[in-house]
Amino acid sequence: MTTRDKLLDATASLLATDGLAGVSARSIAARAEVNQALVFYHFGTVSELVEAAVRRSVDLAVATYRDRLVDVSSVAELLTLGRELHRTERDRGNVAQMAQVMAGAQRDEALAAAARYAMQQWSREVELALRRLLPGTPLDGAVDPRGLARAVSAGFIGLQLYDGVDPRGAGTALGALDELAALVAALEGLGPVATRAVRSRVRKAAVTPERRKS
Amino acid sequence: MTTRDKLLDATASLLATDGLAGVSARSIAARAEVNQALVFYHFGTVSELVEAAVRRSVDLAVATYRDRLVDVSSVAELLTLGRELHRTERDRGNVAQMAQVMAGAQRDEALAAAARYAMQQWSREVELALRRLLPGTPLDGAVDPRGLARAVSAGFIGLQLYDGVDPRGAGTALGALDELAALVAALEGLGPVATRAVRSRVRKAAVTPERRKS
DNA sequence: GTCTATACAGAGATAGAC
DNA sequence: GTCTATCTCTGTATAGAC
Repeated sequence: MTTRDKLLDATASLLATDGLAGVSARSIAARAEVNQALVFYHFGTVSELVEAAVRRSVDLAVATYRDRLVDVSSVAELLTLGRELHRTERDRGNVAQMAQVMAGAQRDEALAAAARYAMQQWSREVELALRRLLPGTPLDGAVDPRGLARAVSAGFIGLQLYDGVDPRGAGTALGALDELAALVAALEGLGPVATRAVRSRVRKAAVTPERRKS
Repeated sequence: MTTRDKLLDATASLLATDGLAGVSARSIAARAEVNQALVFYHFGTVSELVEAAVRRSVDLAVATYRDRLVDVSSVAELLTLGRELHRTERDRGNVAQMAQVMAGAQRDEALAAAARYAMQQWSREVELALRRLLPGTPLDGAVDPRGLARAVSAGFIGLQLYDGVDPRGAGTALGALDELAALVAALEGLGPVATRAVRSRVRKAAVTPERRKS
């Protein structure tokens, strides 16, 4: 194992467990069991090391879930997979890394770049799944898959942060999402008649003066 | 205006604009135009000052929206209000403060306490609104209002963080939520027959072996 | 590539005069 | 309550030997 990899691993795990506040050249080097000066030799600055570590974590995580996502055949299954993803990531810490990097992005351009990259990678995969699954449901045509994918991805970040602060509260939140998943599953089974009924109502609602731009 | 209040204001605004990384006894004192040592005289530690500032911000923000929330008479209106809340808070920065504090809570007990308090205050208000509005919709009885309120609140945090990193992407996400709001409005209008149909399907789905505990 | 040593800035926090 | 001065620690980063 190269020093570079040791540093990347140490950074990723520190970021997930202690948050950005616990990440420093010294703490990283200690966990990686290498000399502190090597952080700067290999990555220039601490921020750039964090950026590299997050990019690698995201690439790995997204690649893992890509295979799972293409097997999904309904919105309900997608929600179930999302639930499992949260559980796995709570332990593995990839989403926690994203959350930390997004929070730290306010003052640090390298972190901001990492955060944008991470969101883009996840949103892209979710969007592909949605584009495949929404046709045939009442949501098709009514909701922009691109925007929805981003909303879902961002929502996950928030849930993960909440989980770090109040695991029990986050548990009830996830339970509610399970229940919502069941509801969506039921909607999926309603068939084309109901779908058309819902859609015509959506169209009417879209014309109300409530609608304003961003 | 007392020194205490100057410090609280300065902390809240710094937290919202520069994030936790930009918050220090010196930076706070500079923005408040008071002596640095007064941070410790009045609040003991920087973390405790941040905690106090966030608690105050949350109390103020929640009080503002409490009146608005009791006027809401449908789930669709609730979603519209949520959309407006996001827009307002993007500028005012209350939710950004929460996001920063949640991210920093990993290593700091005072921040963790502030984060839990903030989530609890917001979730409570949303839950009350949901309990009032869900009866009569297909979601009634199918989704735990307590859990849903927390999921929604946490989701907001994620969206706000995302907005700080990629405002355009966050814009499309919010657009999708607008569209979802329209869809829910349509569902609300479907009436008791459809409600019962959906509910019976939900009950069936809830018995499948997919169901596991947290 | 790796190590030691060190410069230097900024952080939290306190003592003591006023 | 407020101010000056200061201590100490931690963090980033670099120089230079190996």
